[in-house]
Formats: sequence, C-alpha cells, structure tokens
Amino acid sequence: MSLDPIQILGERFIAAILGAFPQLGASPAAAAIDPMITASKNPKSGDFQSNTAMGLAKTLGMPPRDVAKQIVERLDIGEIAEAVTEASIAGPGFINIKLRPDALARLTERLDTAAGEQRLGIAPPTDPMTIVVDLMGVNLAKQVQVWHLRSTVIGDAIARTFERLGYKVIRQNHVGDWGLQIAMVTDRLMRLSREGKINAANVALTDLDVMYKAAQRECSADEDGLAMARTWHMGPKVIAELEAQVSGALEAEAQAKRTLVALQSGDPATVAAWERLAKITMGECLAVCARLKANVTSEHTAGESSYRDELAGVVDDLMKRGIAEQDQGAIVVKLDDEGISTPLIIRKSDGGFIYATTDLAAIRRRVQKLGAQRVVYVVDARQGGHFAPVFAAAHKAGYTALGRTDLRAVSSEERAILQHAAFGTMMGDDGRPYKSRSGESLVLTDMLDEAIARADRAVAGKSPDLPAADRRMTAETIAIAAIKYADLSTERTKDYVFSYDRMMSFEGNTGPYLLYAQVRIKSIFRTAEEKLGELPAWQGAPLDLSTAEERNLALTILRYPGSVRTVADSLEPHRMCQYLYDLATAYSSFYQNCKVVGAPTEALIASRLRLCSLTARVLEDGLSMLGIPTLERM
RNA sequence: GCGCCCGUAGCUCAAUGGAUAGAGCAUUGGUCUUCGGAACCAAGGGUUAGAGGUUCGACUCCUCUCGGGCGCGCCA
Repeated sequence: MSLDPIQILGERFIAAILGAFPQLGASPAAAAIDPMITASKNPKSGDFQSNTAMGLAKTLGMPPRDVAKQIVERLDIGEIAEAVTEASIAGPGFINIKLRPDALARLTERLDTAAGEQRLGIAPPTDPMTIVVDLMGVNLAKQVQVWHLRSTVIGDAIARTFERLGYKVIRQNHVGDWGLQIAMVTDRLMRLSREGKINAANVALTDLDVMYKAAQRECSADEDGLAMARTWHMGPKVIAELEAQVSGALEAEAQAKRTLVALQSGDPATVAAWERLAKITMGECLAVCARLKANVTSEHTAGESSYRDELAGVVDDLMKRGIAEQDQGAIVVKLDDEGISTPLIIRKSDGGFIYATTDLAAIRRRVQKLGAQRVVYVVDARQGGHFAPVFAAAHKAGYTALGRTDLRAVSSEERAILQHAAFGTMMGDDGRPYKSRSGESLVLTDMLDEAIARADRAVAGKSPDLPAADRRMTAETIAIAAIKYADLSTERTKDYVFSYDRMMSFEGNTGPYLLYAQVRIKSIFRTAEEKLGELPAWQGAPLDLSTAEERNLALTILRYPGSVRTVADSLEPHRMCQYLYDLATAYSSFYQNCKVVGAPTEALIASRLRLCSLTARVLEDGLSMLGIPTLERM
C-alpha cells in the first residue's frame, strides 16, 4: 500500500467515481480517470482537495456540483479523513478533505518507519526502465567554464532523482573530443613540441586553452575583410597583408585537415598527442566534478571519438533503407514528413561526417546497446534547433525503438523517448551572459574559489567557535550548496541572474538557509542529550500533532513522495527546491513555537524529537537528490 | 525571411488549467529573560507586457501586437 496520501485518496476517489458512474468504467478511458487530488494551498480548504468533479461534469452531462455530490456519497475514506459531506463541496465543485488527527499522525509515522525501497514513502517504480542522462559535455583542450555548471548540476540532479526512485541511470558525458577543431590543437601541440617551445610532458590545461584559441585564430581566414578591401580599393599594402593572412590561414587549415586524417587513420604520433590532450582535459574536468560533488566520473565519459567507427555504418544503414539520400553532393535525411523543412546533413560533400552523424550514432548505441527507454539531454536551450532534426531523423530511422527497422509512423510514446531538457543562460547583473568584466568567459574553478572564500568569511564571522579543521570543509559545503541551489531553484528553461550576494545571503530560498535548518535540527539532539542526559525513547514514539505548527509540519512531510515524482515527471529540479524550502519554513515555525527539549511531558518530547529527526531525514534525502551534502555544524 | 525561448510586486523568483496570483530581498512594524537570532510573526506593494479567443474556471492553452533574447543545411 502506498504511503502517499495523494495516492491513497486518489485510489478511493476512483473507486467512488466508478461506483457512482458505472458508465465511465465501460469506456476505454476508464484507466485515464484522474481523481485530481492536490494538497490544498489554503488551510481553509482543508488538507487536500479533489478537482475532478468539474472535469467529469462535461463527459457526464451533469452539473459539476451534482457530480461532486454523488462522488461524496460513495466515498469511503472514513478511517483517514474527517467526514466528507455535502458541506465539503465548495465553489463550482471542489471536494475538500481534512485528515483526521490520528490518521495524519499514523501516516507520518508510517512514512518515517518505511525502509528499503519504500524509504520515506517513495515507492519503487511501476515502470522500471533504463534512463540515459546526457550531461556536462566538455571539449578537449578547453577549460571547464562557468557555463558548464548548469548542464552538470541540473543533469546530476535529474539523474540522482531517477536513481532515488529506483530507475537504472546511465550518465553520458558527451565530450567534444573529435573533429577539425581538435585536430587544430593537436597539430599545434605537436608543432610547438617539435620546435622545442613547450615540453609536452608538463603541459597544463591552461596552456592547452591558450593553444586552442591561438589555433582557432590561426585557421580563421579573414576572407570577408579581403573582399571588402578589394571592393573599396584600399591600399595595396592593406590588401597584401590581408592576402597573406588568408593564405596563411588556409594553409594552417589544410595542415589541420592533414592532422585530422592522420588522427583518423591511427597515426601513432598523432594519436599519442591527442591522447595527451584527452588525459589532461579529462583529468581536470573530472576533478572539477569531484569538487562540485557531481557524480560524473571516467566511467561516464563517452566522447564523440568513441563513435568514430560507427559513423559510416549509420550513413550506410540509412542509405540502404532509403531514409537518407544524395543531395548536392552531400547525404541528407529529408524531414518534411516530420514537419521539418530543412534536411539534416549526415555526410558532407567532401565525405566527412558531422556532429549530427555522431548524435545519431549516439542515439542508436544508447537505445540499442545501453538499453535506454528514455534519453534525457541536459543541454543548453540554444541547441534546441539542432536536436529537433536529429531526434526527428532518429525516429524516422527507427533508432528509438529496440530492434525496429521499418518505417511505420512512430507513436507518441516512442517520440517521447528522446527529451531535450533545455536550460537557459546564466546571466550577469548587467543582463548579459555571465562573464568577467573584460568580457572573457570565466573558469568554473575560479567561481568555486570565490564562493568558498565568501562562505569562509561568513563562517568566520558567524561561527567563530567552529574548529579550524572543520572550517574549510564547512565553507566548501556551504559554497557548493549556494552555487548549486541557485542554479537549481529557478525554472530550468529560463535564463537566471547570477549573484554571489543573493545566493550566499543565508536568508530566504537559498542553499545555506536549508543547510542551516538542517544544522539546527542536529543541534537539538546534542542539546537534548546535554540537558536531559538520557533521551526518552523517541524512535517509534507516537506522534502528537496537537499544535497548528506540528500539524502543518507533518502535512508538509507527507507531500514529499509526490514532490519527488513531480521532479522526475517534469525534469524540473526547482520543484524539489520549492518543496524543501516549504519544509524548512514549516520546520522553522515549529521550532519557534514548539519547544522540544522544554516540552511539558516526556511523551511530547519524544514525539517532537521524532518529528525533528524525520524532518532532518527528508531534508537530507531531498538535498541529496540535488547533489547537495549536508552538515552537522556550520 | 523562417523558427524557438522569455515578459508576473521596486529587485530576484514561484504558482500539474483550479478557489483571494505566492515567497525572499528591500521598506515599515512587532515577537522572544535564544532547544544555534544565519530565527519567527505581520503590514504595505499586482490591469500577470497589451488585445482578442477557447472554458464552469486562464499567469498557464490558441491567435495577433509590442518588447527582450537566441538560433537558422555541408562548424560543434
């Protein structure tokens, strides 16, 4: 039996609905009857409400209040709720439900007691499946920038939520480690090394980053500038300089292309240089993830290079089956029947493959080899225009269904297998994408260092008694919580404004506030032991929810399983943030008004200690889904 | 030109199509002889950019307008 009141009430409502209106049971839509149970926003409307009568009124051709009345007459929830009568029907047909005090206590106790797969009321999935989460996506020879934060943090939170619910999750870090850009840097690294300008053995990622940018510049020909100079008959000297620049760049690019060919054909020296790039970059990348407490490790690395031997096969397959065709020398998949007017190029006219080919190969592997029933791409919203045709082509190719090779129309379920969990841009307070004052993009570790420094100052000021040994770790945990929570707590698809001051403010809906709520709970147990000596047996003690604050806290705790499910369904971690903030707020009210250690009776002390402990467990569990560790002291 | 996203209180953000649009910050006031004051309680502040439409009901869905941002075959 479910531990979630919304589910319990939902089952009872469905029974009542089918009892009152048997004609609904005969229709094929019977399984789709939605009892529409929600936690009430306003306490005046009770604890929970059903909004189903209004919807059913239409299909039944009856006034909604009459529908509600008939449901209420059949409703059998007496053992958990106050009597539901005609007086419980409000407005157009809302049915309000107030839990009986003893039932509220019992439900809360059961949620507390539930262990294993049912821990904290979270039921194992009825649809167990494998889910691939595509996250992070760094590029070789480039430092981890602040804009990698969102994909990593949001992707990790989504993956953790699925894992907590009991799904099998496979994270995939789709590293940009292949193609002409990478060949340019590889070429430059080899050249500088050959010329003795660098020692390849102790090159750092910052050096590679410089090389990457230099290689980019070297290979970019200013052909527009040259054309303009000619049009405007600028001086011969200017034109000569531009001609030299263009021919130099073209030569550099040609050289990079030769390096790419050498890399692709497995030339040992070139491959060795490339592996050096990969090792340096990934070492740094995974170290940043570890600092961030994001679960992204080497086993999750699946770079573009890992698909290189599958690209020709994908194109052949699509050509053979008539899904792809020749067009102006290139090979494309036409997508008009998918509602997309521009074809997707999967092989260039020069015979090369591009990222769309890699993405298709990745989808094929993820579905057919890794067994994914769902693939979630946690990638910047600006890539939406790229994913749409790639997903459409994958559907058309049947790559989204296990073993499917025919071309019949795909169902909406199959279509939902590939999801782009798009996120907005991190903005500065100037309304522009977050960058340094000089306009350079920022390195993620610098942001971490700055946040830790600020957290350290705050800890030093507010908790001077904290042992020095703990201070560093405490500051790091607070900083990570602040950064991650700020990123996760707003709607994923929207841009959000980054501000150290706001996220570190320790007030309001922030990571540090939640850590503080948790720390105060831990502190109560220390204080209780000091003052009371031996604690009353609070584990398993019956809950006394007499005050409004205790009652509200229990009701908030009961909303937990539903909140987790909502995050998984919507792929929106900010809903978990909102829930945890509600919980922390409910706890703070309780804390203010209900003394625990000083409670009048031993039974009440035990009850309140249990409530504290349960709150702490839910907070910790919820924060763990966001990838935020908690503290004992701060 | 085509397409996607966004517009909610002074600021930063919430609100599975549900009841009187909620929080935090800032402002003003209050509580408590602190189980950690990094607290709690309260007040003021709104034509949800604008105009139509769908419906019992719209911040939410549809159309148009305005404003802001971002993408648009052989780079990734």
